Amino acid sequence: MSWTEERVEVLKKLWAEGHSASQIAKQLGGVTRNAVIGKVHRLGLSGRATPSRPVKRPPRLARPKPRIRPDGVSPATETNLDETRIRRSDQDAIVSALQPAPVADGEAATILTLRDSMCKWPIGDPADPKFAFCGRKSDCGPYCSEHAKVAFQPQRKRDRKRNDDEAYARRIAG
DNA sequence: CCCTGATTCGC
DNA sequence: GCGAATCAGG
Repeated sequence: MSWTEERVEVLKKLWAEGHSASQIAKQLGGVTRNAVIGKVHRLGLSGRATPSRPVKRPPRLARPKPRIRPDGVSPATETNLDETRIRRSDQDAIVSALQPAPVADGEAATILTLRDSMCKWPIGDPADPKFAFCGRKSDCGPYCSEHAKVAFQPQRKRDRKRNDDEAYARRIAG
């Protein structure tokens, strides 16, 4: 999306009305709040009033520049792809753990709406357009309390009594 | 954690 | 000119 004359007008208007950069970005669509802020500065209309922020920062020095490489591989992602890959046997375990799980109740998050504080339990086939995440409030970890139970099944002796399992589930559930 | 604007600089 | 990454702060 480019800064057409209309879009700039909308930007000016909303900015003058006191909307935040992210609000303006959302309304315009196709731009991030960074883009909006950048444009605001280029238009020379930064700092409307003083939102109670004296902010005198010593001039920022040259950015250390850990930018992503031209090949598109982020430095952090570059190594240890092996650790991310799921082995076949683990897949089977995950799939079986998944069986009782996909709670279809209420809200599921998409990759776009999933927040850090939301349960990241996958629901459905990742290849499916309808693939989603559980999305309920996560409970200390990446999952909601319900999914945490099945996600973090410990290794245990097969011939233990069910009582032990229930005690364990109660303990990790808080 | 969520958010805000400000700045730098590779593109 | 553009905007992601980063910073500094609420």
